Amino acid sequence: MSRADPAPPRAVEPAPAAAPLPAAFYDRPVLEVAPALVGCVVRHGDTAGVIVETEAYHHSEPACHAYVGLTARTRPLFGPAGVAYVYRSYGIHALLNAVCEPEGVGAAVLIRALAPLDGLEVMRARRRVARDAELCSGPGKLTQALGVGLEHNATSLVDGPVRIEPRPPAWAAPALLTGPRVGITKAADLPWRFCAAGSRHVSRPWPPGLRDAAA
DNA sequence: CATGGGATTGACT
DNA sequence: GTCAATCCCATGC
Repeated sequence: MSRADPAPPRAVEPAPAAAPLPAAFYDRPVLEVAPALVGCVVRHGDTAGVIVETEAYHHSEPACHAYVGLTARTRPLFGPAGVAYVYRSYGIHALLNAVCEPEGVGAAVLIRALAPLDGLEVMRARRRVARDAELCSGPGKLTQALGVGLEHNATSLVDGPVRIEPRPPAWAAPALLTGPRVGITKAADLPWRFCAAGSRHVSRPWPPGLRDAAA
């Protein structure tokens, strides 16, 4: 083509994928990693979203799958940090976790909700919901929207197909709310859930009294 | 080998 | 507010 030709139209602007978080980010206490992941970006293919809700799990408490010890199922949880732990919930949904802490410690952060960032049209095609706020507002919803499945279990979040990137500038210091984890019966009192204050994309609203910190 | 529960969601009353 | 769908796997006989 000649120089006078207009640039060919691009179907999709290339995703400005940042360098992913290093494994060392995850290799520390899970209660530090869980709030630190809020505002970071989960990316898979053309789709990406900003994490607005997380929960911490640790093998010392019975709500964690690793509580039962090292089994074929829980092996990734006890492995090195920076790896995905994806499992099926209620026979239907795939839930995405980021394995934390040194090898031998069974700990992970459950990614519970995202604010959609890139690939909105792909997400809408996968989710078929009325409003964009429902695309990723739950742990099973976001994996469906991003195309994350059980095949991603035990893959690297640093150089695998599903990656997590540092907080973009707009999310440099998100206001956080803390509360009890959702949907569990054991160790339900631990306040190990972390949300971006005021986000419309969280999986469940906060009880009255915690809303005043909303940004 | 049979059983039961689960870090959920969507449809329905 | 209630409830079914659906499957992996830990546990127990």
